Amino acid sequence: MLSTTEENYLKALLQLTLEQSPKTEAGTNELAAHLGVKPATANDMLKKLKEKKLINYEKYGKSSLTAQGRKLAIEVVRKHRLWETFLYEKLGFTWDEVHEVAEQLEHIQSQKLIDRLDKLLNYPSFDPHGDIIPTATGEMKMPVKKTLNEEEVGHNCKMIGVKDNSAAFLQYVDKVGLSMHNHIKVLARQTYDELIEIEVNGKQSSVSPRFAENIVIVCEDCEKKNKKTAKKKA
Amino acid sequence: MLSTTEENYLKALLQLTLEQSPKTEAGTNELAAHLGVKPATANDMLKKLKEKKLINYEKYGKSSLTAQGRKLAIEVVRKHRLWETFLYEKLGFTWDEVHEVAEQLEHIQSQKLIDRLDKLLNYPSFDPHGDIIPTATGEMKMPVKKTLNEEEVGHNCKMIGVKDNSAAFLQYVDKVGLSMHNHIKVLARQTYDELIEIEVNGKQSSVSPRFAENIVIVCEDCEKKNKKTAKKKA
DNA sequence: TTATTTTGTTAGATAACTCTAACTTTTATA
DNA sequence: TATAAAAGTTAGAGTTATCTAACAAAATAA
Ligand SMILES: [Mn+2]
Ligand SMILES: [Mn+2]
Ligand SMILES: [Mn+2]
Ligand SMILES: [Mn+2]
Repeated sequence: MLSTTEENYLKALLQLTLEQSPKTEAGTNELAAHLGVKPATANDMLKKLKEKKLINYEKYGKSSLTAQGRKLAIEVVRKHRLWETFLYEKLGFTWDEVHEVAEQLEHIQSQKLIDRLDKLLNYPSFDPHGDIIPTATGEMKMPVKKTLNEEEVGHNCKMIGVKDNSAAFLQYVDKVGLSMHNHIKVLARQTYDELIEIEVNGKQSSVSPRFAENIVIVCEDCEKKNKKTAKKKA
Repeated sequence: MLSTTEENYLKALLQLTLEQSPKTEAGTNELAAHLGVKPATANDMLKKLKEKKLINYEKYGKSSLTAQGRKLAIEVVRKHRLWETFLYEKLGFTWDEVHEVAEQLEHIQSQKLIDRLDKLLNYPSFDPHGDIIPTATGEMKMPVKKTLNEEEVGHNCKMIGVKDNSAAFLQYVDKVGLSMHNHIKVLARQTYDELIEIEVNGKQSSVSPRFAENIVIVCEDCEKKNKKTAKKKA
């Protein structure tokens, strides 16, 4: 049985090594910063997790999850996102409130609790932030996403997530008038100040690149093209 | 903010000093046994909790909760019992499965979570074991106790103690198949010989008035009525 | 009331997790 | 390439919660 602390280290390592494409490992300082501890502390834990065969770690090297460590990390992520969904769907929490409480709930030890929660929520695929909820069997296939900042001018896309999960950012998203699954059209990109003009629910607004790169979208025009290509192949 | 361990000590002290009528304090060994730790360990914690003004403790004396300690202990009990109710009502756990998981969930720190859980469950008064759930304002009015002999026919009650502490009587209670916290339904009272027919754990039996007046119970039906009356008043 | 048992306390040790400060290795820069 | 900066490690210490073993006080029994 892993301690809450050990679980948090595994989860952190998964999150730091998952999406960032080529990198499948993370440094000691990077990990320490992500967890809000000092490098010395993280270093001790890395040695301990290597001992338990949950991570690959060599002195002065980067660290990565072993198959077993990855499995455990994904379970924690699954629990976190199921709890977030529960708080949002069943208890009326707002999407900026769920993360903090889920950080505690994700460490409750009870397989039955998670199975039943999954059932109660009707086996959801996405959490309130649009992030994929790993399945009971540990599958966690990543959809092809990009950020609003990367979207082509003229294209239509759908917001499916956020990269920044901080309450401050989420509240700002609300203020801008964006919500999960909103359809967004990229109208223009100003050469002068890089501001991106978008249209959402018939209303126009401008957002900064900083903001846009934290909005995860799926391009609907690209999806259509992909579908057509797939059809031609078949 | 209290640690999980500190919360557990306060809860233990509340439970040991609540129902046992005249006694409002508990000894170090008693507390240690209840928590499954050694007396030396409990002793350290008692000194720490006294320092925090959460308990009354003097060297070689018994310990009791201060007003502040009691308030915190009741909050933990409230959370425990709301979680038990949630697991039972919403996730289909059986009543013997809920306690273990609630022991973990009771330490989650989020006022909003508890408020919303209470609402989701429609402000329940009792947990799956028939125990009273303290209100949001910390009220936990102890149920009015009476003896099994005084219980009305048709009512459901719970055994919470005995008046006769003799070995003979206690062994007889065992033989009849009654234990502390058993739920008892009073089926009938024979006019011919005054024997009281009861149902416990699905089994029927008859007990004498002499026996019944030594079994302390709380009437669960009366408790429910009281709650409803209180709600109407408010 | 003395002796025995029960109850409670203290000292000293351990394990998990954290820190600061000093040191080493690796990487980047001039 | 030599040096500076960044990244990583180690030693030593503090906190919390736990234990064992020895001791002290209080309660009970003889
Ligand atoms: Mn989250
Ligand atoms: Mn999320
Ligand atoms: Mn319980
Ligand atoms: Mn209960």
